[in-house]
Amino acid sequence: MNSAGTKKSAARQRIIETAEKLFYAEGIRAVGIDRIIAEAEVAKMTLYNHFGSKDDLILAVLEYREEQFDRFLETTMQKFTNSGMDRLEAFFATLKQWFESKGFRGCSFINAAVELAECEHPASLFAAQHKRTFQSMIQEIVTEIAGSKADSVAPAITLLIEGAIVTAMMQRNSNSADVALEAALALLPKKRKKQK
Amino acid sequence: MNSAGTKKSAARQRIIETAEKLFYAEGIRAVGIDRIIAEAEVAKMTLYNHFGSKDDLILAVLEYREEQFDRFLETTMQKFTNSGMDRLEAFFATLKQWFESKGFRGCSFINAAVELAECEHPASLFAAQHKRTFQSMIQEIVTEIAGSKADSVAPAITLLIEGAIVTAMMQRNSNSADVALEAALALLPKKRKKQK
DNA sequence: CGTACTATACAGACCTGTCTGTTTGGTTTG
DNA sequence: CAAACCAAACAGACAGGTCTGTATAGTACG
Repeated sequence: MNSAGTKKSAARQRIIETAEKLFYAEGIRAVGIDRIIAEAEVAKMTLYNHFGSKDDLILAVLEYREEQFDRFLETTMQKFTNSGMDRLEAFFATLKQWFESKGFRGCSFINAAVELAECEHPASLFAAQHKRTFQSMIQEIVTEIAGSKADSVAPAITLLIEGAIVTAMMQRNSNSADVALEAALALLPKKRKKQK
Repeated sequence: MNSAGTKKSAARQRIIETAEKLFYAEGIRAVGIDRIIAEAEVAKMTLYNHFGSKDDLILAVLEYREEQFDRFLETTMQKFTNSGMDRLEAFFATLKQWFESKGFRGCSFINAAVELAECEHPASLFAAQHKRTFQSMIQEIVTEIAGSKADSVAPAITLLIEGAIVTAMMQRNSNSADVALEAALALLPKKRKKQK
């Protein structure tokens, strides 16, 4: 039991975290159930009692990943805004930090959509939904700077970000974060040069 | 035998084309050798005589895909420039047409990099190289319009394009091509409004 | 004859998912 | 308190299928 729907079970949590790590590093299809239960030190039936199927587990992992990503974004952006950046700059600084983090291999949601192929797969649907939510989040950040003009600029900035993620993954470097930031600023109405 | 390195063998070509189709539609890891030989109507040993391993075949498929993609780009852009567009507009019109084509499932090279995970895999290296070549191609197109300013703008436009591809795949619609074009034009030095 | 291809069987690894039975630790109930 | 119960997790074998890659023997044809 648990008070706020959290906690659940230790074994379950270990499975999710292990699967998340392996799926991200090596790919969803490349990692088998046996591998997951071995590294999570869990019995196979424990996994199947909690998740029912690998597809179920994949979805659960994406849900977990979303929470984790949101937390990372919030705390890291906080760090940068505290040191004087506006929220858009802080976002791109966070992006760059992500690109440079050890084991970076792109966006789990894009990767899942690619690997699963089947676009009606629950995890694919979830990934697509995540991207729409993500776009809304960018829209909000852009609105803080561009006001009503954000509606026309935010979608483009979102494309810059998605492109930066993919490019960072394929070229194994974080330059694309800088390129995307410069372009984003160029797209915004000019009132640049920090007036704080 | 063949005069210009083309032709090779009918069976080999059938294998490549079949593999390309299946890999793109369902994913590299999801499609097995047995499936490919069945649909290509070829004996398993024929495949292994020509390719040695699945990894070899994957690489060969990407090489084929690159040729095919270049041809598609050239002929389709030609079509649009013939009807009065400049080369940049023609490129984005081509992009949109690609997004709307039946069975569109994103970029084979991104997909391969994602699925293979292993970044030292020959096919991953080839995919990364393809993306650098692609960026050069965009740079050239942008130079026709922006001259020396292209150096600073083309990388951003490339990000817009990569973002548009990924977004079109995940959301299953081609809007992102329009968004990317608008943003690309906004990034270019203003001399817009067709002076032909 | 030799090249290219076919057909088929096979090895051995790995896959997902099921099944049986045991251990553990907490809760209820006599 | 202690006996009885129960849910969760454990261990590991197993079924049935798929995977890549190999081996072998036969066929079509220039």
